[in-house]
Amino acid sequence: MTAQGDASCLVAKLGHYIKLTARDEALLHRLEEQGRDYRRRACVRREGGRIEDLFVVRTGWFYSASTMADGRRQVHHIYVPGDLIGTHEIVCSVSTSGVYAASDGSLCPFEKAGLREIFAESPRLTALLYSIAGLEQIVLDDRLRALGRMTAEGRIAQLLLQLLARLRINDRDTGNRFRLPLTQELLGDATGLTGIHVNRVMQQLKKKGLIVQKDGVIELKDEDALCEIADFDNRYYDIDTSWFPHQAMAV
Amino acid sequence: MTAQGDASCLVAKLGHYIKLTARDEALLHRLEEQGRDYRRRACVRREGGRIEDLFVVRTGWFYSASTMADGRRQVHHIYVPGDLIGTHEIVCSVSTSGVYAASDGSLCPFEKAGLREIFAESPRLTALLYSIAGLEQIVLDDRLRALGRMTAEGRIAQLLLQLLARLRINDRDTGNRFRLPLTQELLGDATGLTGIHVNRVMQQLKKKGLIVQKDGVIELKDEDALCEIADFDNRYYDIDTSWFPHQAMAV
DNA sequence: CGGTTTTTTGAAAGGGCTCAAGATCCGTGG
DNA sequence: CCACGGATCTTGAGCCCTTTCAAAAAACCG
Repeated sequence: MTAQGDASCLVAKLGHYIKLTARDEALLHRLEEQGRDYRRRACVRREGGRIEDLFVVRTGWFYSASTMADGRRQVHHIYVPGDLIGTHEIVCSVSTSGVYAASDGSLCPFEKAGLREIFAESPRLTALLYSIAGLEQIVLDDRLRALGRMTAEGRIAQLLLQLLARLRINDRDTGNRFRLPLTQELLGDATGLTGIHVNRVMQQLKKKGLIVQKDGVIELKDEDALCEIADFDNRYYDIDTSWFPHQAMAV
Repeated sequence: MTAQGDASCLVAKLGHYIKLTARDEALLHRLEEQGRDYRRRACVRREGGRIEDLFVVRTGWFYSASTMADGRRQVHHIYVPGDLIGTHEIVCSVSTSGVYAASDGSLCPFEKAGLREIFAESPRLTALLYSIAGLEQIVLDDRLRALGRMTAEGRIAQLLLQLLARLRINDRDTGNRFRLPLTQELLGDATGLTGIHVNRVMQQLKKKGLIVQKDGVIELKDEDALCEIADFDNRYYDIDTSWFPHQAMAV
């Protein structure tokens, strides 16, 4: 939906931040050569399994989660089209979390070594990837703050605002509404709440007129009010490229 | 304490993971040219301020935290000697969190641009820095899981185990005890609990014989039991360097 | 259309918080 | 070296948000 047909989501996403050279695009396209389709609820990578590949999300939503001994689950990250899955996990050979499809969709797997080429050949692209990993961490920081110090309403509001902000990065035309293919149970696993309580809180938000949900599409009617509730500031969801190495540096 | 005298903490830390070339060391030493001392409770960088520098921790403990509108605080990361502060925040020009000294200590500031040189000149070092950022994210993922799905006892146990694991990275001789220069209030801000409740939980852990605290030094008497409580697995706290670019690739 | 998944609703229990106040520790100045 | 004031640690009691458990309604899928 956000990406049109064959165009590379990855190129589209990275192209938002810096002007890509033909060579950069070639490097990136190499990562997306093959696609793999998944059905909703399918397991992409098992928790604790070896990490062979990273993925670029082409279509659909995915998420990473870990399960505790007692069966409780924590969703670590929700991935939307254009996102890179597993970038931070290349550091270890065994995955700390599993990856699953939240909706039907397709991924483009590529080997860890794919990054090596980029590191070796394009310092500028390297800086960008490094920054994107940093951005992901900022998202995580926000969520940590939510789970640590915010009430259920704030956590849900934040999650919705984050998702919207991230969808807008990949598709500037995203308004205030988007398809939300996530179970309330899953939202709970992401926010540290019970699916049941997520339900009650969302009803509450609807009653206040802050959100509307219909046919799987959610609309944030009053973004400002939600930001207030979630103590949310999306100015961080952009990247400072001023310090990046310049184009022609490589080779 | 962990680093002896003039030796570079940074070189010591990175040297754990890969064999550094003379050139790599030179690049790194350039980052640590100047030092700056801080007293306990001092503010290193204000929340919302411009991000000019990153830091290498030479001595002492530091932490990053953000404050919400109502005054509640969340500690995002605790830094020990050898750590890099702010690596993930280079992505934006304004900081999302403030940095403070948890004990007396000293930092070596360096400009964002310092990374550019590394990216341009040493793909291998680049891969390592990228991996360390990833490792930090794994630490965060664990904490997210703790705040989302674990009881107070588990959160505290996890924090202690994490700290120990990270101290061991920089100093392999660290046994089961370390100086813990953190207020219970601060531990609370890190785990999403009240200082008061942290107090009660730690007493509980002491009563169970899992930890002992004396003169600011904490000892984990039964690491296995703590791991059980915190669902902790430190096998992730190491780095897979197998995919790194090889030494001589640069220039 | 039947089974499974997801959403709703209600009532009761619990973990952690708040508020308040006393005890300790510690750095600083005289 | 001692005294003082602020920071930190303790302890107690009542309250509140969220969870649990159970079960019904609704939506979805093949």
